[in-house]
Amino acid sequence: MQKTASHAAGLHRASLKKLHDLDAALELMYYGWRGMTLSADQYLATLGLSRPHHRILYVVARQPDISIGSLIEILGISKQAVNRPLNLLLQRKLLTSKRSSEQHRSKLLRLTEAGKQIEQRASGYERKVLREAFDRVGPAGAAAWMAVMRVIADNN
Amino acid sequence: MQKTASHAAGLHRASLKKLHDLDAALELMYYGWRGMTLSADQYLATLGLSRPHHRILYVVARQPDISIGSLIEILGISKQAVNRPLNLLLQRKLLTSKRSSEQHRSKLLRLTEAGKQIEQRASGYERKVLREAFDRVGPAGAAAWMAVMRVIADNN
DNA sequence: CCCTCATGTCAACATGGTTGACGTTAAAGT
DNA sequence: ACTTTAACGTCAACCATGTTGACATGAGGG
Repeated sequence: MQKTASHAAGLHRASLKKLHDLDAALELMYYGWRGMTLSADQYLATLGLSRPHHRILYVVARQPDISIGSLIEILGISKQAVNRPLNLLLQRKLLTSKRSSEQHRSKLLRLTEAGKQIEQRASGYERKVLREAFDRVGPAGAAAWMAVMRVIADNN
Repeated sequence: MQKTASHAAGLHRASLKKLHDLDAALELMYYGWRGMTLSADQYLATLGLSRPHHRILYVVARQPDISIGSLIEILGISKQAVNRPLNLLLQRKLLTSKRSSEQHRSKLLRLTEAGKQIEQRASGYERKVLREAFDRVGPAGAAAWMAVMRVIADNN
C-alpha cells in the first residue's frame, strides 16, 4: 500500500490530486514507459546489461551489417556514448564487427547467436506487455493507441 | 558538427526493419516518451533545471505540505537522489520547506509562486502535446489510449 | 605523396542515480 | 524522567550514462 514502498515495481500510480484534466494522461505516459521496460530491464540486469545495450542490440538485429556511424544516428546519441556499451557487447561476443574488404572505412556490426537470443528475449518482454494491453482493448483500441502515439512521437 | 543529424528532435523514427508485428508499437512508445517530454525539457533547460526537478515540482504542486519522505516514495528514487535537486529548488526559492510545530520530524514542502509558474509552464508543454494528439483522434480514441496505457502502467 | 575528411577511440567531465555512514529528533519502554 | 529505538534527513563516495574535445587512422582526390 501507500507506505511499504512497492519500490522495485511500478511505484504506485495514482494518489496524486489532479490539477488538470490531462494530468492523468501525463502520469500514464510516465508509468507506461516504466511499465513496458520494467521486466526487460530486470532480465537484462541479470546479464549485467541495461537499456543502452538493449537499444544497440535492437537496432543491429533489425539492420544487420550496420556501420557504427549509422547506429549512432539512429540511436541519437554521440559516438563516444555508444562506444562503451558497444565494446562490452563485442567483448561478450554478442556482436561481431568486421571491416568489409571494399569498405575499410566502416565496421559492420552483426549479432551473434547469443546476441540474437538476448535481443529476442529482452524485446519479447516488452512486446508481451504491449500484447496484453492490446488484447485487452481489441484491434480498434490498439489502432487508436498507435494513432495517438504517432502524433506524439512526431512532435518535433 | 557531427552529421547534421536531426539530433535535437525526434531522431527519425521508422526506417528500421520490423521483425515482429509489435515492433512498431514498441518504437512508438520509445519515441512517444521523448516526444512528450521534449519541449518541456527544452524549456526547463533554459532555467538550468531538468526532469528530476520537474518531477519534484509536479508532485509538490499536487500535494502541498508533502513531507520529503512521501515525496521519495512517490518518485520511487532514494532519498539521497532526491536531495540534490531538492536543495537546488529550495535554494532557488521555487520551493519552501518548513517544519510544522507538532510534526518536527518532517519538513513540509510547498511551491512558491515562482515554483508554481515553472511547474505550470513545464507541465503545460507536456499537456499540449497530449491534447493535440487527443484532439486528432477524438474522445473515443483518447479513452482507448488511456485504457491501453493503464494496463501497461500497472504491469508490476 | 600529401591533404582532407569520415570514422573511430581515448580522456575529462557533468549529471542523475546508487549505497553506506552519520547526525538529529520524535516516540516508545522502563 | 531517561534511555533506547527508529524514522528523517544530510553528507560523502561511487557508478553508469551521457556530454565535448583531442586525437589516431585509413581512403580518396588533388
